[in-house]
Order: sequence, then structure tokens, then C-alpha cells
Amino acid sequence: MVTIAEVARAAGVSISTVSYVMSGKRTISQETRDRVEQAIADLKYSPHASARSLASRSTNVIGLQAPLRAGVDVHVVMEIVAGVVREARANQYDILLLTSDDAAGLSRAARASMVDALLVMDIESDDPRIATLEELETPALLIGLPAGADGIACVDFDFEAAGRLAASRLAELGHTHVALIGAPEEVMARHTSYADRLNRGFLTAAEELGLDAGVHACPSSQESVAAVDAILAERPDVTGILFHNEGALPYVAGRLSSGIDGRELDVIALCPANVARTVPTLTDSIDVPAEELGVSATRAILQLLEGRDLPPVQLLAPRLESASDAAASASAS
Amino acid sequence: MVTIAEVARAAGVSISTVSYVMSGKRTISQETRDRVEQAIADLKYSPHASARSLASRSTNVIGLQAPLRAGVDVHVVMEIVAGVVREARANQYDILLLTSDDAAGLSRAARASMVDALLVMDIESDDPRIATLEELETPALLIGLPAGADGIACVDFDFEAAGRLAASRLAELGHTHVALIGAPEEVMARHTSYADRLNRGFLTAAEELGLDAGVHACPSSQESVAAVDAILAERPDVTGILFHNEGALPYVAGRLSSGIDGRELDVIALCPANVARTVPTLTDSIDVPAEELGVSATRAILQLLEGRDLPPVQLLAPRLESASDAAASASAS
DNA sequence: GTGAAAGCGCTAACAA
DNA sequence: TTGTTAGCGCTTTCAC
Repeated sequence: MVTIAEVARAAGVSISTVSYVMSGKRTISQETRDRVEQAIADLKYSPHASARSLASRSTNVIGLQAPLRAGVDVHVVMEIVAGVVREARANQYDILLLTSDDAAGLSRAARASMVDALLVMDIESDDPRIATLEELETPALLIGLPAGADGIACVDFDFEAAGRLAASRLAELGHTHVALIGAPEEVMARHTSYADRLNRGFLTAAEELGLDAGVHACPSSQESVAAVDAILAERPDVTGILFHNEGALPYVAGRLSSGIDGRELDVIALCPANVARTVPTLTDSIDVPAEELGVSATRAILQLLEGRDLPPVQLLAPRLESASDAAASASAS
Repeated sequence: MVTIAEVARAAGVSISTVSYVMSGKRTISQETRDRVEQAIADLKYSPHASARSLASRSTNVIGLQAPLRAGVDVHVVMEIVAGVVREARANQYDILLLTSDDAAGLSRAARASMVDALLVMDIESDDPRIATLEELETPALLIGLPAGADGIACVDFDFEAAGRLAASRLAELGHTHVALIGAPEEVMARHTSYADRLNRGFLTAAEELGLDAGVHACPSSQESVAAVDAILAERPDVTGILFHNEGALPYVAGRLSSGIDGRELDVIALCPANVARTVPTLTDSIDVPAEELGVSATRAILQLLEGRDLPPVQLLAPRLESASDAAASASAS
């Protein structure tokens, strides 16, 4: 193990000079800087992370609590995580991966000073972890939006606006009977924050627009086919659909796009653009900018770490993409 | 921040006693232990991770390099990661998440002493990161199996045996013309270790059994439907299929199970059991025990950390599950 | 522009 | 069975 002392000796300077060359917190003569940097390179020195964090009282690590189990929108979770890791690394931070469904894990990491900040995913409308986070002195940020206003900053995709956007788009297309086919029963039951908000946005906008609207749960399995058939049978006037169930999408996409029993349907899928692109028969879609969300959340928490102020809630606005746009951008790339 | 010194003062003992109470490396009288533990609880003390790792020269952190981008078997990756995190936590280790496609990230984490060991996923047959790992003094383990025997231990699912198993099962069912419909072109082209091995196992076993066999790439998108049709058109005698493409499975499952143009097909899907369970029309499947794989890999690297010996290659054996078994276990749970 | 030295909060000899 | 203390490798005052 190469230590800072060896680098200092090799460069013929003091330890503190080496430290200041690395941190840039002091002006150093060009000549000295060169010698030190040469020594660092020659010896392949990298500072010991723990020693550094013990002395500086910061770890340059962000704790990320992500839902890892298959079931809920795996692609979305993966992309958010990828965005978080990428943006963190771009700012000299690393990511400590914490298991979900575990409030204790959050305080453990924080109290052991393993992390400088916490990023928490998979938020429920009334999430028990929020109380834990509020007791901690560690900066924290939610990727999600719980029901109550609270002391923890939030960053998320604006699912409520997405619901409204879809409803008005369907109205614009002339539909009077619309349906949101969404998350599986379990997710709805847990009041996962995004499902609640999407439902609300869709239903309120539909009501304002005078549409006959309903929300329907849907399994993320092959059984989605039968489920969708049942929904359409039960509501024979429905011709406009907002579909938000990434797992079920592949099963039902072909069926929906070709219409059912001669009934022509317009389907708006709410999913990441690259998922939508794997389903060419889709008509419209609303992108869930998952990676961008991870990036935004990370930027926000980095702001907190710099002591800068932050809007308490930051929502990424939805954008409608018609299939022709998607095809165009796909062929362009 | 509560320090060990405050705990010591509160309990009326020296700081080393507190340390030894926590580590159990010294016998402590029951009375003293009680007082110390009480003080720890009262003050909500948790030891400072960096201070501890600086003094003890170990971090209790394992670096995990995982492929985070959507594209390759998202469910499988997630479950492996979940298994790793779970098993690591059960043994007092945390997981530092490193971005993939980045050999430099591995040595950075190792040389900064951020991790005690490295776990590397998404291995290609001839992976450039192996050379990097061999230069490091940090224990490392691959989840995957590169072509050449090398100094780094490997744990993986036995894809080659799975290929053989599928071929012989199809032979047993009476098929003489079989096909492996597998990963997308890009994955094959990269020589991802698992794809290479699956192909080899399937083809060699088929040859031994006198089957007419072929391997076909398949996109993980809706286009898989057309791709599969093309494959079946091109090889009109094929009636037995090993299907290994989780992304495409939902698109083609129904079609394959119902037979095509009156041709009856037997399809064995190679995918995690919980994915297979979401596709009720599947006949046979071979489980990819992804979470178990993560657990095994983590156990193996923990052994390395304890200085115990390890078999250089450890492969989880495939098991065939018929659809009736799967249905039975699903209804039992 | 540079150096000396006092910690940061622990662990693990060494001593009793 | 317990206490004292010398580090672990760095950052950052304080001094020049």
C-alpha cells in the first residue's frame, strides 16, 4: 500500500503539500505540483478512502435504497439506478446499495457514517421510512412523492400530470369512454406513490373533460391478456386506453393495437422510451424518463450536500411521443 | 456523533473494553458487558465505519460490478444482485455498486481500499477485466465463466449443462430436429460467456444424440415474433425448441405453445422460475436460479475473505421443471 | 509557497 | 479481566 508519506518523500516535499496538491485547496508552485504529480503517478498512489473520510468527515458515498426484487417495473428501476450511479461517479461519489423494505438499514448506514447522504426509492404514499429519515442528520432525498408534505425533499416523474396528459390526449382523439389499465393489484394495494398519483391525474382530468373513465388493475403476466379482455368486455364503450404496466405490455401490445372484435382502440403506453421502441405496434406513448430521473435525483442530493437550497418537490414533466416520432428518433440514432 | 470514548465514560470502562465487547475478541465479565451494552443502547452508539476500517484494515464492503443498462435479462441481473446484497448483509458486509464496462473502476475501488473484495458480473468469454483483477491484491470472483482458465475464481449457473439437458430432453420427447432460440445478435457477438456455453452444450449434446440442431439469435422485442416465424419457416422440420431470451418470451410464448401452422412444438424455456410462472402456457422450463447464484457467489467470496480455499470453478447444476411441477409449486405457495 | 503536528475514531498490541 | 497507548493514513490548522 502506497501512503501519502511515501509520495511526499519521493517528491521531496511534506505530507501536507501532497494533500494540498490533490485537493487544490492551497496554491502550489508549478514546479512543486509537477514533482508531486509525477511521484503520485510513479508510485500509483491512491489515497486510502477510510483515512480520508475519517479526517475529512465525509465519505463521498451516497446510500441508495432500491427495490431489487423482480415484480415492479424492472427496467425502470434499473435505469434509475444506472442514472444515479453514472451521475454520482461523474461527481466523485460512489453508491452504497442498501436493500429495500428496511428502514433500519437507512439509519445504520447513516449512523455509522458510511454515507454522506441517502437516496430512497420505491416510495409509498404513506411511507414509514420518512419518519426515520427525518430523525437522521444525514441529508436525504426521496425518488417518489409521498402523500403528506414533509421535511424530506422529493424528486420524481410527474405521474399525475402524465395521467392528465393521457386523458386529454384521448379526449382530443375523440374518445368518450376511456380506461387506465395499470399496475397489478398488489402495487395498487400498497399505495405505491406513483400508482396513486397516476390514477388521480387520469380520473380528475377525465372528469373535467366529461369522459367516462375507469381505473383497472392488471397482472404483469400472461394473464394480462385475459384480464384486458375482461376489462374491455365489461366496458364495451371504451375505445381509449392509457396503459401503464410494463410487464404486461408485451403480452397485450399486439392485441390492443389490432383492435378487438372490430373495435378500434387508441392506446397510450406509459413506459420508458426504449421499452416503447421494442413494441413497434404501439401508437402513442408517454416516456418515463427513468435514467434522467436518477440523474436529477442525484444532482439534487449533491446540491443538498453542497449546502445549497433545493425546491422541496421537483417533478419531471411528461412528454407525449407519437409512434411516428419514436420511429424517427430510433432510425436517427 | 457518539464516539467510543463517550460510551466508555458512560459505562465507566476503558475504550478498549468497549471495543472488545463489540468484537468479542476478549473475554469480558458479564457485569462489564452488561454495563457497556446498556451504554451503547442508551447513547445509540454505532461505530464510525471509516475509523474502524482504518484501524482494522478492512472495510466490510464488497464491490459489485453489475450491468445496469436495460437489454440483457433485466430480471436475472436484478435477482443476482438481490441475492448478493442479501447474503452480504447477512454476513455484515455492504455492497458498493460499481458501474460496468469499466475496468478502471475496479482498480480504483480496490486501490483506494474502499472494498475488501470484488464481485464481477456480465463476463465475456475473453474478458479484459480479468487481467486487471489479477494485478490487484484484492480478492475477486467472477459471476460468469470466461474461456481460459485463469487465476480468478468463478461461480456461475452451468449453462453448458443446461444446453445438454435441454437437448436430451427434447430427444427424449422424440424430436429429431431442434433449435436453440437464444440471445439477441449483439449478445452473441460480444461472446457473453453464458451464451457461448449454452450454445456449445446444446449443439454438442444434439450431435451426440443424432439430432439436427441449430442456434438462432433472436431480438428481445416485439420483432421476436417475426424472427421466430422466420426461423420456423426456414427450418420446417423443427419441432423441439430451447428458448433462452427472457425479453422475447412474453411475445412468443402464446404463439409457440399453441403450435404454428398445425405444427406441434415442444418448447423448453430457460429462465428464472418466477418468470416462467408468469407464462402459464409454457410446457417445460429450466430454472435459472439467479438469486441463488448471487447468494452462492457471495458465499464463495466470503470464504476467500476468510482465507479458506475455494474450488476455482463452481457451477450450479440445471434442473428441469415440467409445467405441471411449476403449477403445483405455484399453487402450493 | 511550504512544513510540522494535532487530531479524526477506532483496533490491537502491550502491560498489568 | 481490564486499562494504556501506539498507530491506521489522511486533512487541516497553525506557524513560518
